[in-house]
Amino acid sequence: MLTQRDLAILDVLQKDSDTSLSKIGEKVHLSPSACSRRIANLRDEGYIRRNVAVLDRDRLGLGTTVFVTVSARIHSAEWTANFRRAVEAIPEIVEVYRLTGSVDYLLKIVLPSVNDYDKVYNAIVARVEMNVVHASIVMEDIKHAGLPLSFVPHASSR
Amino acid sequence: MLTQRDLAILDVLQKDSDTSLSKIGEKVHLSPSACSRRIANLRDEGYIRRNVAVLDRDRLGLGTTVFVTVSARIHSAEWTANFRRAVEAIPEIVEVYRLTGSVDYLLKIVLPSVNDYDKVYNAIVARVEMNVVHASIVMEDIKHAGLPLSFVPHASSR
DNA sequence: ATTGAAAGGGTGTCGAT
DNA sequence: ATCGACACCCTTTCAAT
Repeated sequence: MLTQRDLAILDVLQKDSDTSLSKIGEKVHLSPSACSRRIANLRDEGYIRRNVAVLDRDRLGLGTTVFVTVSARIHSAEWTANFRRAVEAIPEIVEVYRLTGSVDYLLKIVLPSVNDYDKVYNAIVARVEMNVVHASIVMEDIKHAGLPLSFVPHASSR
Repeated sequence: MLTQRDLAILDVLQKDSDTSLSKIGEKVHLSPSACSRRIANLRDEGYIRRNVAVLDRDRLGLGTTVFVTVSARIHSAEWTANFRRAVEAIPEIVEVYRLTGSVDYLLKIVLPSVNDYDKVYNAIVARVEMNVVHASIVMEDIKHAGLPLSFVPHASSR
């Protein structure tokens, strides 16, 4: 079971994994060495998967995001496998979710500009038969937060 | 201007920011110290924003994701400000995008289970008048990749 | 079982060549 | 770009609670 302290540590790390153990220790009222062990445990127990760099999309000229919802024409294991291979092979498609309801999949696509959407569109429809239900461009990134750890059940304290 | 090497370094770091300088050096054929300076530059120039820990949602009991599209009832600066405050205040709403089309927003909501959606729904409609156009639950996370750095323009080499 | 203090080792950083 | 020295931080050990 996780303690409040563990959650506090996770919250610090999901915002900035470069935070030194001494600074984490100050925040959660623990010595650096104790923090080190806790973090190692959190890793071993699978709470922390890995650390990654957050890159600046605009700076890299990848400031355009498009969300696309698609539905399958046919529902078969073969179609699904084909679809997965297709989205996996196209790097501009950065996220794919299978959804409930009539819309089957949601795709998040990252591009230099809206003009490049056509290429991705053609690339995917060439590979797999599907209906693009809707596509809309992101005008503004309003919120981007970490996981709501305040809602994770935890041991009473200590 | 970025070099191919810089992009290769960024690609390593966006997948695993714990990669040691010596390993990065092997991959991009550079000495560790040279990598260190390049990374420092990439930071200073704003390409790397920060490093964060990727947490395991299922392990934390936050395995449920819901995507919700909403539209504004009224279109005013006041409504928008109010909407922003509302989504900012609700931690389960982890991502918010303003989209093209009618004044549409896409919300990504992270929850312990689908039963908790109601609370978030009530919390937000209590704060701001809006139409929830559609809500669908994520059945499966099919792809989750980093930015497509292969499409970033770069200096020819060196 | 978990903690804090101190020691040891590794790694990143900076300067010089 | 490499080499070397320094500094910092993380990790481990150990005693204590």
